[in-house]
Amino acid sequence: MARRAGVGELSRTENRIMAAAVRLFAAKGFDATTVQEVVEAAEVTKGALYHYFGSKDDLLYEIYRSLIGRQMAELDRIVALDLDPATTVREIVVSLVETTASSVDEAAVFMREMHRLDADLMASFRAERRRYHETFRAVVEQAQVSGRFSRVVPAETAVLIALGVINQLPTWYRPDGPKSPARLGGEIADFVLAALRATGGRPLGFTGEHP
Amino acid sequence: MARRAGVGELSRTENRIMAAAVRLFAAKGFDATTVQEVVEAAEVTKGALYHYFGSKDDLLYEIYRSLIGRQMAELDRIVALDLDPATTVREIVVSLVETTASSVDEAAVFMREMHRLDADLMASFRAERRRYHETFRAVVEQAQVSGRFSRVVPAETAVLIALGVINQLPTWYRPDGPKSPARLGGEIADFVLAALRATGGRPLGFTGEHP
DNA sequence: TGGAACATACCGACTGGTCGGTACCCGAGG
DNA sequence: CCTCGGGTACCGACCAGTCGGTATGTTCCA
Repeated sequence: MARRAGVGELSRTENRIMAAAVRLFAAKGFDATTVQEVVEAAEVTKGALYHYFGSKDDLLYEIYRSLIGRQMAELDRIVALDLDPATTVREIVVSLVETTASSVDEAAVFMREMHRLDADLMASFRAERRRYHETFRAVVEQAQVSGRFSRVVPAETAVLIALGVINQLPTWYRPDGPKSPARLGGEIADFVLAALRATGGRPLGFTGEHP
Repeated sequence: MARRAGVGELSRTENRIMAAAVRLFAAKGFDATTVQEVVEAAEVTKGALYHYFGSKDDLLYEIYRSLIGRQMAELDRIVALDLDPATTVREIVVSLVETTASSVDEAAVFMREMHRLDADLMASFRAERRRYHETFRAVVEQAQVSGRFSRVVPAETAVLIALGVINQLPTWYRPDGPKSPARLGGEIADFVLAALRATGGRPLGFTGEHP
């Protein structure tokens, strides 16, 4: 592990390795990708890879760190703007869709291989995700309390739904598809907000108590 | 591959193997699970496993087949009832959540390891999923055309959202959690239907065109 | 007695990681 | 100016271990 002290640039070689690794992991899965394939795709040698990364797993950690770091930064930025709830929700959704879309491979790898993290790392990543989740939920919940959002559904569920689609996005999103990420994010936000503003009454098709 | 001609019962041994495989694959991932571990967990020998299954991949295929088979059967059953759109959507969502919840391990494995399927199998599974997706979308779209559902969001997107949460479910659903599957399904259906019945106007927080 | 249902020993291919080297850069001393 | 020294960035042949799969029994029921 030769992590530079300064948080600045990664070396050219380091970047090539990461990029190749992400591409291959996304295409074939982590275990099915050999270190040899990574070094060949990156056009470096095994020695170079192990000079920069402590292990194959280390590559995964770095991928996760960079993705999660970007997402959390975006969330903090948006919340700091202190906009009204609806706009905040919209901003969060759109921003998350855009980050995810611009890093589909990273997101896909993350989604599929997260469970490989060892206990410590896993705990720290869970904490981050939890913070994201809670922050998001707080926005919805406060708006429900103040009466600006309906309570058709618990804030918890609304957040689970919003984040659910987005996590799933790497499985069907194609960069060359007809809809831009911003457009997609907009539509998802529309949907979520439409559900959240629905007035209190019985939802359509409601046929009884939830058992 | 010793698949019996009749579609009837699987032998006791076969079931033990499948059950053990699902459990281990869900817990540790497919590649990280060795055949040896599977046979030990199932309390059979390697010979027995390879007597019934052609390869390790075969285990995966069987897991997928059984899960997808059940889901498609449910969908067909519901559509055949020919209920009104809202009830149909509710039924689909609830049924899918229940199937998924009662087979969390299978669903988790499927979600994570689907990409391992070879081209042929992959194509056939994609076709099934597509059929599911299209059937669902048709229900929503027809209701939009007849004016019973709003058009805040394209039917396509609504379906993507509904199925997205459910596919994501294995990552956070815990059988011992506070909410029953039926309850969860109900809430998700409420949410989706709330969004779908929203009247046409500008959704809350809408600030301009989607770029 | 034939064959289905297992059991067991073993193979060969492959993989992550290592380790002894090398090439080059940079500051210091002469 | 040269050159020495040592540190960083890389190279690539090699190893020890592992894993999916198979070959060859053995058991037992019809």
